[in-house]
Amino acid sequence: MKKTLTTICYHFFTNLANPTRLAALEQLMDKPMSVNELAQTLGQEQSMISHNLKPLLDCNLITVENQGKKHIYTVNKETIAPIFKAIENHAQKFCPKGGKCLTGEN
Amino acid sequence: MKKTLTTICYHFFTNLANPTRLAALEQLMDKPMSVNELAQTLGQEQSMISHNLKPLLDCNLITVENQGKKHIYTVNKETIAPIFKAIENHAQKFCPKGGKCLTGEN
DNA sequence: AGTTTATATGAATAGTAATTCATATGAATA
DNA sequence: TATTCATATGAATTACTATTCATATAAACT
Repeated sequence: MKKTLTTICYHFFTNLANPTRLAALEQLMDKPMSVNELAQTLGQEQSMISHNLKPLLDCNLITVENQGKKHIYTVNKETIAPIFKAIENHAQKFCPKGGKCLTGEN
Repeated sequence: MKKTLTTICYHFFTNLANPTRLAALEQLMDKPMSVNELAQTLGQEQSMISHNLKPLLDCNLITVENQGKKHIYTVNKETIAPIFKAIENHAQKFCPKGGKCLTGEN
């Protein structure tokens, strides 16, 4: 199995293939937020948000700036925006009726 | 949890977050191939390739044309190419040293 | 019709990742 | 420095997904 593009993309996609992380990213597209702010907005536990932000941070899909106790997370729009856009385009053009592509049902 | 972009993207990324499927897509970027051709090229079992092509097909990331017994699979470059490109750009710009982003090591 | 070739499917197992809960760290403030 | 607030970490459980192996379908050819 080739080690180049596939290897790069695998961890990248694995990172993004998680509803909590995607929801977090989606919120952060609106504005930078702290962990608790995200937790409240998404209705999830603080520890869960924290756990899930880590891989996003490791892969530089988000950045963090510590303001005292609060850690403010910012999405890397330069990377995330075009990818989300590409998927929206795909969904519109190739999966207009949704179906398996959106629901995963088989 | 929001149901719009997150839902669309979740199944999309889940689909792509698999080394076998990524390797298959990468091969298909070169040229359309049959299942056995892919299996041989990737050194994997036919049934494994077949299993993994299904979700890609369901999500229209590939298309198939049946030529008699052979089923020739073609990648949807319009969708896949820009996404791979975006990830390459990200890796170059934000993860120049690879590290956690590429290896997944923690 | 029987045989070969190509692909798909089902079901069980194995392998990975997500979530939870308890606790630790660390910064600010009284 | 004791306390509170904000976040991170560890470890166990749960849940999910991939892979394998056996078998089914389906087309072409004898």
